Amino acid sequence: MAVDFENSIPIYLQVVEQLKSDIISGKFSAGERLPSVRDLALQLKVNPNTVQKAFTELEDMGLVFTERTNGKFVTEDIALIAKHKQEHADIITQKYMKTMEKIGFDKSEVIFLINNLGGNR
Amino acid sequence: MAVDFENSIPIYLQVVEQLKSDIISGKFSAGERLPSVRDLALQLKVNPNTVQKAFTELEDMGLVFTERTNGKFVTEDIALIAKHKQEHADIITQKYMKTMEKIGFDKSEVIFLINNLGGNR
DNA sequence: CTCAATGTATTACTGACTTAATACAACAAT
DNA sequence: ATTGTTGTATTAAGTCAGTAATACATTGAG
Repeated sequence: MAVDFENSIPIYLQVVEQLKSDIISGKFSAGERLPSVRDLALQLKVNPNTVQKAFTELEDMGLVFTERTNGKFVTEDIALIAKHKQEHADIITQKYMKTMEKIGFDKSEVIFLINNLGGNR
Repeated sequence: MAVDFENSIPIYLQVVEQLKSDIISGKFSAGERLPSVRDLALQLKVNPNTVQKAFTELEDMGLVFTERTNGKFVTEDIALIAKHKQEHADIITQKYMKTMEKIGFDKSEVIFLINNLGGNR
């Protein structure tokens, strides 16, 4: 995991996205202990407050809970995780399609593009 | 066309995206005259300098050129427009797929999602 | 009891972005 | 020539999100 300091997207949001992704995808399991605020801050070379802010967002979503002096953990509510996974996928898919349609691609053209993605690597 | 003042994305970038979209999609034709800096600023209720900044970006991309006292126009280089359209589509598609794969969707699942998009509206 | 690890709170700095006011420049229309 | 419209440049200031520095609070381990 790494953050992009050049990116205009705020670091704390990048961290939110990373963690959310890892939870949604199952890379971090339900109930699993997450890296501590300080450890993650060290690892990412950012300020602990930045990490803290990211965690606060995740707690607001219900994806993370805190044991005061023990650490932060992935929620054990697997239904909630699944719901977030579905919603997240839906939202970015809708946003993506909207953008593509705005510049003049229809569904079939988009699907064609996606199907041919790996072709040039 | 409208800008979102709540959005964290800088206004001038939103304007760039809007105009780029409209050029790429053909809503503004090659060679067509664009709204004047002042008019657009009035319409969007932003400062003329903000609009000016957006136009500067588009000129740097080669999508817009200026006639000093007459206004700003879409480039007449339709190949360049097409190139931008293709590149833009490729980039956001790759980014989209990367995100989806990261949260655990493969190509076929993504295509399924896209195909079923209009279903719930 | 002390220490080490954890999360939390307070405060302040910084820089990107935006706005604003104003002036200048070029050219077409009248 | 004058006027109106266009783009351009300059300078200053304000705002706010993001980040950072630091201190505080809680609790389990030893």
